[in-house]
Amino acid sequence: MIKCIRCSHVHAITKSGIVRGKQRYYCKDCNIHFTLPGEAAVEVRQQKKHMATIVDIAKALNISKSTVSRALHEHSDINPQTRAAVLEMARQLDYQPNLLAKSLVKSKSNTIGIIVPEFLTYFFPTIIMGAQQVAEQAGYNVIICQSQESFKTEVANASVLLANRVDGVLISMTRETKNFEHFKAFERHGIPVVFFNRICDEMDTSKVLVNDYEGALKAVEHLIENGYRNIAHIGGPPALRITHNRLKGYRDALEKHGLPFKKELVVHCNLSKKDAIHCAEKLLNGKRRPDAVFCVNDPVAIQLMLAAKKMKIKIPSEMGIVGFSNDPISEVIEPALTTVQQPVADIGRSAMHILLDAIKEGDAYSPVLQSLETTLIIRGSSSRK
Amino acid sequence: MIKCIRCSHVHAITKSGIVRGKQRYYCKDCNIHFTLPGEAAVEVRQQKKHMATIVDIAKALNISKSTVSRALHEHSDINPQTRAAVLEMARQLDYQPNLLAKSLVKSKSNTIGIIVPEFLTYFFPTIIMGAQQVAEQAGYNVIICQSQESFKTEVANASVLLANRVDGVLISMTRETKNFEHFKAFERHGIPVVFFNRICDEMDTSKVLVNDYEGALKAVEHLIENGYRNIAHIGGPPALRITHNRLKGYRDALEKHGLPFKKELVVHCNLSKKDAIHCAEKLLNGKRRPDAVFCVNDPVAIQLMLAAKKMKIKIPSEMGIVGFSNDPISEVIEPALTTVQQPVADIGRSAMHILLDAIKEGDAYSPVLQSLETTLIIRGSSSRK
DNA sequence: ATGAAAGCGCTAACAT
DNA sequence: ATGTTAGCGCTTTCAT
Repeated sequence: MIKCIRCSHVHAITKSGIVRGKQRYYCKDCNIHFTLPGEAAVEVRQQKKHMATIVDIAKALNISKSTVSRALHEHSDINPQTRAAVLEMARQLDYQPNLLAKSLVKSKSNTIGIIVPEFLTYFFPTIIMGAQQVAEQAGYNVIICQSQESFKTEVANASVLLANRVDGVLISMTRETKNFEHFKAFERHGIPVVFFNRICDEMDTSKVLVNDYEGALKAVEHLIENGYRNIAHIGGPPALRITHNRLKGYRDALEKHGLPFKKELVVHCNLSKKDAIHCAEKLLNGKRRPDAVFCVNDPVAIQLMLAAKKMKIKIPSEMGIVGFSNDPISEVIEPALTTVQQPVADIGRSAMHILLDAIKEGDAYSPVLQSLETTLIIRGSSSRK
Repeated sequence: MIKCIRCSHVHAITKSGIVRGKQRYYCKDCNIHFTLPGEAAVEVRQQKKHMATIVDIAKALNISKSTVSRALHEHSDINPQTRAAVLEMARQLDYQPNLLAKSLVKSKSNTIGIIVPEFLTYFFPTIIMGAQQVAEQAGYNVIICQSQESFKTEVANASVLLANRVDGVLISMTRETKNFEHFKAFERHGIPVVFFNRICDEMDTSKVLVNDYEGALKAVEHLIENGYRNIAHIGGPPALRITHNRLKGYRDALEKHGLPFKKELVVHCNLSKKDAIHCAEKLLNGKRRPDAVFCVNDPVAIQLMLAAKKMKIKIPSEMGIVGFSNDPISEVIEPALTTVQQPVADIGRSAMHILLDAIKEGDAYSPVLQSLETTLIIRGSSSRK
């Protein structure tokens, strides 16, 4: 039974709510509220069982919590016996360090935030996997946020990461991001940021991307070499730099080979499946149907291929198609899709390495721009030689 | 120049390390170490710029931090003018609440952990997406861990989540998990756990899965109805319950239609691409080649189909194939793959709903077992009628 | 080798 | 309506 802490009686005690997970009591006699002192106390319906803390260990062993802390951290100034005893008691009490508290003290959360527009196609998951590998090795956790291609969500994501005091952030922007205040907030607070794939030109931070221009150039030249002359391009959203670079590669390849650039052969796709289908149909139903298409990425190329097949257009004889990224589907579809391969997992690994460096070096750090190379993988969808 | 806080001299001062992000100084005259008081003080190379706290706001406004806290939380007892002033000052100082501190006080991190074996195929990312949607709406963050099908990594994941004091955990186990101590630790600490897809029978917690048995049964019956008689099965790793249930569906379908169950027609695949290819070849090269195969999932079915194609086996006339999950590839491959569709995103949503309920209800909560229904999607790979 | 005490940023009971 | 105070669990100086 509960005794009043003042009058020590057990009658006249009622429960009066829960405070910090502990049952609060009220003594009608003394007219006071109180919670029970001492260890976690109450067995009352409380959602969290008490988790052992270093204080619990200290009490159990009759030593100070500093000593416990030292024992737990292989500090040099610690008696091996004390250390052993602490470790044993920690085990007995099922002690789990509270990283929240540690982070608070150290002003360092050992957590990295990642913001990606989506992770349903294989591209971003693979990058994240690469990044996570590297982070894990360095003892960092990762919080993954999806902006779902929505600017508003992206802003919210950034604020969550900031509030959780991540030590650094990896970002690939949405297709609609034009304002960068939410990213600059990281900078203002000294939290390093590395952009990848969908980078932000306005910010003076490290960036990792692939040589989109070169990849596009190679892809389109390959089409030209295979005798295609009326080559169209399904590009990405205008706001993204990859869109720009790949478009430029496309244009330059045409020019280099003396082919005219025709505006009506370029359409822009927002990268959703729906819009990809729409763009594909637009191109295929146009008055002068192209004999080849270079697509901004594989998912788009695949929708195009499906649409073309539905219209009984023969690939590659009547139409050549090249994609970008080497999505697993591109090997499986028939004919297999020619594509520009990017070192996807490396993008993630590379970005994380750069970020960890930035964290380590602090202000001494100066931004890096890393560009990874692409390889053209030639498959059935484009080779008619 | 830095003045000694005791003698006020500027000579004889040297730097002596950095303490909590602040430069520490040493005065040789006074023989003392000190850091500069006042706001973040030092402009020294420190990685983190000082982030404004409620105390900074309070000082700037000459009010107490409680008042600031209240103003920031739309507490009722607050003068609208004070509130406005606080909000404005927060904006000016670029204040960002420190959720670590808040979590520490509230013993609640508003974070949910998710452990999945991988997220490269579309299955787990889609589940995570569904789960995240629900979590976000409820104001929860999500930390995603990949165990990479490694027991050791899974144990480490669990410990990270525990240390970060997540409020609840969603788990799909690795194929090699047989010891569940790391999961039980969550229970011991009152952190609710919900398993999905790859569930743990030994634990008395909520579970979400699809009706694997029913799905498998329908799939195999469909093959039988299409005249296939020598039906093989590529199953999953023996440790998983989905393997069991789908195998049972396969057996029962055979039995129901008076077909013999032949042990040599069942092979178990660990679900890696490599092993899938290996299993496919084993089956196709066996002395008595089956005329149909029911596969434990689509990625495996797809490898089988590719292998069969390579051997010029005609699908579906010479061999029928059915998969499980409706991976996006299954629509695209030719012939398109017949598959048992699961409501993938719903699994995630459902699991998260259950978890949030468990968190809310605390000890009052009792485990739920939710089973979602499947649909057979009939495509070219199995229909020869 | 150990302990005492301050403080990380915040919330909330209690007093005013 | 606002201030005071204690405390969440931990690290780290300083003193012993």
